[in-house]
Amino acid sequence: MEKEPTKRELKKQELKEKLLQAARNRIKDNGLSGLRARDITSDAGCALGGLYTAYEDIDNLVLHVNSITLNALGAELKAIAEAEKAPVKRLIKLASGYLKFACDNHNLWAALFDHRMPYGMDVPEWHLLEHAVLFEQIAMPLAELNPKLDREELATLSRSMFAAVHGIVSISLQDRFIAVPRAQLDKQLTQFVEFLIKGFEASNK
Amino acid sequence: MEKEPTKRELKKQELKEKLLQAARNRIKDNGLSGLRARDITSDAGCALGGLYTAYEDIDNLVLHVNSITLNALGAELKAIAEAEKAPVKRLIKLASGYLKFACDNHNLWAALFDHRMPYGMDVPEWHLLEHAVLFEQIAMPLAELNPKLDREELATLSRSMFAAVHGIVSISLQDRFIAVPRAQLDKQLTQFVEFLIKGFEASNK
DNA sequence: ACATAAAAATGAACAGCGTTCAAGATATAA
DNA sequence: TTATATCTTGAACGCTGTTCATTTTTATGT
Repeated sequence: MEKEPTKRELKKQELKEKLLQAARNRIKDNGLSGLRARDITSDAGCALGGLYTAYEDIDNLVLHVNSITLNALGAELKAIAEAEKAPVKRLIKLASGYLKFACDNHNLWAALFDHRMPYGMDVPEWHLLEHAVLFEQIAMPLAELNPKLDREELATLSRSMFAAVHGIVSISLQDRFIAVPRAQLDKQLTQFVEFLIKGFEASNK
Repeated sequence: MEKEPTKRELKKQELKEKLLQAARNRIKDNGLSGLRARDITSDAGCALGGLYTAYEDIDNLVLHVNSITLNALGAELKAIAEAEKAPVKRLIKLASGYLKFACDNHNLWAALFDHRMPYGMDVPEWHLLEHAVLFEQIAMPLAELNPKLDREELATLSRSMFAAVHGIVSISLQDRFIAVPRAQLDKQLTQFVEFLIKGFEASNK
């Protein structure tokens, strides 16, 4: 009554994993809008209905793909933060790193923000919380720049700072707007973050 | 051979307009994802196929709805700009105005950025150009704050500034992130723009 | 080992979607 | 009025995510 990994559970877990990777690869190659239940299941080597024994529905599967992407992004940002101790430089490198991740994993990254729950359904709590990785590397260098800030001010400021950087990256990578070369974009982004930090420092008195 | 407004052309124009308003109201009330061809045509009082004699397809119709929204937003921002001459205050009021527009017209505003062309199709040029209203009120006050900037620097900076403000507004209004009360959000946004301008001014030497 | 029960895999079928098109209705031109 | 061009119509098509009765596989009790 303790040993759980019966043959059934094992097969089920294998299927879940195969579906997850199939969906991830499809999104990576064709974007979220090119994702089809029949493609996923045929890639994973199971019947169409199999998807629904492993996951609630396609949206739930996409959430799990996005979960992987958020973890990868979080790890990358963490590595950047640990490699650069100076707070200003660290913030700039984090912004640059975010841009790089978005470019290198365009479809997966876009899926993070393009996906919408079906009408009336909320994003489940466990996935909401995973978005913390987007902010959490920003708070510490900001605290270093202004030790007076309390926890809440730090949180909202980190949020805004991420949102601003994300906005610039996001709009620059959309078809809706005229494209900007990657190198030039990195320069603009860096300059922008520098302005931001300068203004932030100037108001610490 | 000059007078064109024959009875046919008139009816066609009427139908286009009725479909446009029907689509706009559906998006306004139910969001872009709740838009259905059958709803639009029944609201407009024509047959299902009628949509495709008036517009290429649904995406094209959505583009025209977004066109209206962009014009309305552009007019609002222009009015704000003309009512406040001081450059710093003007930039702050523009950001606040953008947030207000997004809140007051949530679904219509969200459709501007949620809509995606079908795979392989590009956003048509005429609609791409309409997005200029998002930036054009920002350039002038920025030029006033730093007269040395050339036209191109001004353009990219305006773009970045809009993108940053949009990012903050956009992320704050998404279900994906924990919601923030409107008043608090306005305060954060204002503070953020102030930082930005301060940093921008500090680098003008 | 075998029989029985429980669970899961299967894919045909379903309801809903955007889009098309042959047939009928209507406006224009002669 | 008649002939021609054009628009309007809605049934039908192909594709979508999801369901579910059926079959196959796994677990349990004897």
